[in-house]
Amino acid sequence: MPAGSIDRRVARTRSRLQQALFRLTTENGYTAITVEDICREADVGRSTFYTHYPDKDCLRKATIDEHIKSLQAPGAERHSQRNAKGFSFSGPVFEHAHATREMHRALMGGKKREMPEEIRGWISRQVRNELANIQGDEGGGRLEIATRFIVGAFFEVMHWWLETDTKLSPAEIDQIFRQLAFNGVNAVFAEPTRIE
Amino acid sequence: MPAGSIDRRVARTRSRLQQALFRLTTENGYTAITVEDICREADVGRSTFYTHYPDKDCLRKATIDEHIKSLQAPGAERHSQRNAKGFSFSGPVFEHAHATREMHRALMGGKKREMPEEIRGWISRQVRNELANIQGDEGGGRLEIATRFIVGAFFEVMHWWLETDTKLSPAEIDQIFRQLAFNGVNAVFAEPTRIE
DNA sequence: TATGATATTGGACACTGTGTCCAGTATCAG
DNA sequence: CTGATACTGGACACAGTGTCCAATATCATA
Repeated sequence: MPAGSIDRRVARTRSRLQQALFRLTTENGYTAITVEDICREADVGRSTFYTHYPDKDCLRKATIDEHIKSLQAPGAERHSQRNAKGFSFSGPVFEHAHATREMHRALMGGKKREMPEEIRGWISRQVRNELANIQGDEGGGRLEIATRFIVGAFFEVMHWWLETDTKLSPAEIDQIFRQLAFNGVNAVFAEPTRIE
Repeated sequence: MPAGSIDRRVARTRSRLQQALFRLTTENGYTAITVEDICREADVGRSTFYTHYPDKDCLRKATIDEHIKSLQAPGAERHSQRNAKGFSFSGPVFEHAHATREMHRALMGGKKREMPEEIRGWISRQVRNELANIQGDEGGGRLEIATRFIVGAFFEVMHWWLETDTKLSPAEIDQIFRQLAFNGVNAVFAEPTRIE
């Protein structure tokens, strides 16, 4: 057996488990799911589960990591949008979330926000890079604070957009988000009040 | 027995359970705690727990509700700050969080954000009201989106501020937050790029 | 202080889910 | 075909939940 390749049976089992996880997460949210549920849905023996993943969280982490990696493969076109006004990350992510709406609705968690740390970290890195680009890196905690600010706002807006049956297109919600992020609520609403 | 009053024993038991919950949450985070842990820490029989609360979540909800209510009692001074620039909610909340830092660190959840829905809802109402005030209520989903945007940003900045051993005072972090919220990252960093 | 009402207690119970282990069986690659 | 590897179901010990009950401690008040 070639060292790098994977036994068909292994690939089949893991794929089944990961897809079962997605289906179930969509229905009841992540925390409510049990390992037994996943195995039943995947039609895989429970003892088999534990030969692949030590627990439920590891299955989720592995699943998400693979998913993110598959997104990064055609990495070129993300840079090509760099000089669009504002962030380059938000548009593609809104688009991607829209395309696989059910899966992301599941990822965000229904009422309860269960956004896994892998995704939050990935987005955070994007934001930090882009913010560092548009400023002169003045040191201080400003960059970190702004990053947190934007990431928190982004996930919350995304969550609302996925939960609500809104007519807003990915491009529209992205435009609103970027306007809020760059120009603040004063630019969106009336009577600007400068804060210094 | 007068209908409205509460038996000393009941008050004592509930108080013990609530304080035990806070102590334990500070240590390991909310989800890791078991009902048994709480009872051991509170020195209360486990069966007694269930005569007061149906489960762990209800204890948390009740505890938080009472805490919020006690904050709203001297409600006047919150309105008095209304005409400060920007939000009136953020400053007091930063101050309060700073005063009872440990407790809020616990509430936010260590790495894992476990912010209970009661608090999020309470803050959301504040933000929605204040945003509705500074704009002409132009209908559309704009108000809701902006509310989500601000609430998400606020919790994330608060989380960072509580987790990190930063020297920033409540007033300082509040000032930065409000500037980001009202004027956007462009106002904080260099080379403003208008987004329309 | 005596007393009836009510709260608390520990222990037992059934239940669900976890994670480990193993021997038997099915499937793989060469 | 065959040796290697993966899958399987079932058993196990364990931890935590939520319910119930009879015995005991504490309460409010007459």
